Amino acid sequence: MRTRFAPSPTGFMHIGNLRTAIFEYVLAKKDNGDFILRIEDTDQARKVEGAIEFIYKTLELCGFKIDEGPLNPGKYGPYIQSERLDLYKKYALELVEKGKAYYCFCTEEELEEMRKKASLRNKPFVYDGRCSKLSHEKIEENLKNGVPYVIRQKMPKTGFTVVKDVIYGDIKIDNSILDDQILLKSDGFPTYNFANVIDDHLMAITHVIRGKEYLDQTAKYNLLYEAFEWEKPTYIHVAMVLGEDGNKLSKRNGDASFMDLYEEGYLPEAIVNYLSLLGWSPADNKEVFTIDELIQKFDEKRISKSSSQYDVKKLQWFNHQYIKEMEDSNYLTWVKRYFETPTDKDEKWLDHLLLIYKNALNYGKEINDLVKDFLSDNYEINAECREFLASDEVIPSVIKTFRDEITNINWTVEDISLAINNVKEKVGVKGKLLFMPIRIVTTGIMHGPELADTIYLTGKDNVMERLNNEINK
RNA sequence: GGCCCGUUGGUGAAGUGGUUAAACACACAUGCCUUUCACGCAUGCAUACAUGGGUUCAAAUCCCGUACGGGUCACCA
Repeated sequence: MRTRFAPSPTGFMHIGNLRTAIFEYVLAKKDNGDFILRIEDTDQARKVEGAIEFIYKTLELCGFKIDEGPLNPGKYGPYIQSERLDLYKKYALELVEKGKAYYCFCTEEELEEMRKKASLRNKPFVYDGRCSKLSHEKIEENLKNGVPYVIRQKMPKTGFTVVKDVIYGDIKIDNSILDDQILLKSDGFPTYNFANVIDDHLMAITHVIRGKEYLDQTAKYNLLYEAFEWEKPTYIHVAMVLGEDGNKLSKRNGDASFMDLYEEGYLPEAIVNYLSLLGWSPADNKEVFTIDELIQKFDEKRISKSSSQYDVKKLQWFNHQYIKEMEDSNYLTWVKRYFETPTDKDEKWLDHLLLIYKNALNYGKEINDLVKDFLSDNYEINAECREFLASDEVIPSVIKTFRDEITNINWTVEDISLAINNVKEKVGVKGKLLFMPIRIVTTGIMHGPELADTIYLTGKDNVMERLNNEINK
């Protein structure tokens, strides 16, 4: 089995594209097959510098190995369409020779006129095939004079073409709506559809996974395969992924791309895991799985017919699961990539702090929010805290006893913990009345992580000073 | 407009004629745990099978119509 991912080099990959790549990769690997990368750059205007490297990087981050592609060619190269122009021309001319395609010299203006006439009659425009009736002499003459031309395929005008699709079954398309499709443009470039068919065949692609928007057009593809008498690949059309608002994903709409998510601190394995479940579900109930497990489980027949909506919340949940499972040391190097709050604390202190938030974190950049109270110098006991401190008469003695308990201890989390316990016994309070006063006075914040860690990180000098200030007030 | 496809709760979805009085997961709510927040655990929630008709002893599951949504009709990919 051979599958391919065939993006345009735009330097942007939204999650819908990536999901298609996941399915293609996983389908091939399930069969020990090859996953091919082909760059479709027949639209030179949209080409972006460095886009090929970008695509490699994205797929690599996702854990996909490209078996053949522009940077690691196999025997079916080249893998960039703009380098295959002679091939397309050769095959287009072959069809002309066989009488299955013809030169068309119609100008843009003539076509525009035909379109107008068609829309006046409220009919879809279908090219009338007038150039297919040109005499040999006329064609030769035009070619000799350098009249611009395109090559069009002769399409049947009656009957219907059946598209076989793994997900949608057999789709009947009426041939009468099929235009004599252009194979080669006047600039010598192939049309997308033509290049696709030629390449998929020449690269021995066996299974094509692509967006559902190509479903209708597949009839044209089939007619091309038939004209060449080539074997058709298996088609698997997948429904779209919609944005959070239920609309089509788009860069303009500000929808997240893979790189955006990556830079926000979403783990590629979490993204892949989540995306694989959009429009597909495994036969068992498990949702969290590695790529290898996905390869085992994957069954293209279970791909859904209807489109699905992207949901950040669920992605966050997946990401959270993966973060929790990380080794501490891996976690630290990872989270530091997203940590951008300036601080003069030493590394050990920082590691301690970051580790405290490991299983609370949904995505990398969120660490800055979680940690900001710790790193700001705005110690202040606000009104709400004051209110609590005044709520019970035992509170002052909790604070005083705690001050006394920690005055002479070793500054470790364990000993601070012990000190808190001693306060509990000596003053005879527990629960909120015990911990809240200590927390408020030492940190100025009502909520935070483990109290002993919090106090430890706040530092003995700070803590003593704050306690003393409160007591001497 | 013609043609094609789709429609299970806020979201992802299971389910393809009969113990499904429709699973599971996210989200949400509540409770427990705990030293607060979070984590974890538990429970609950949600007027979920678009709609009308038909087939059948039996329909989310099959058929037809309707509505709604999407796609597609380029010398764009």
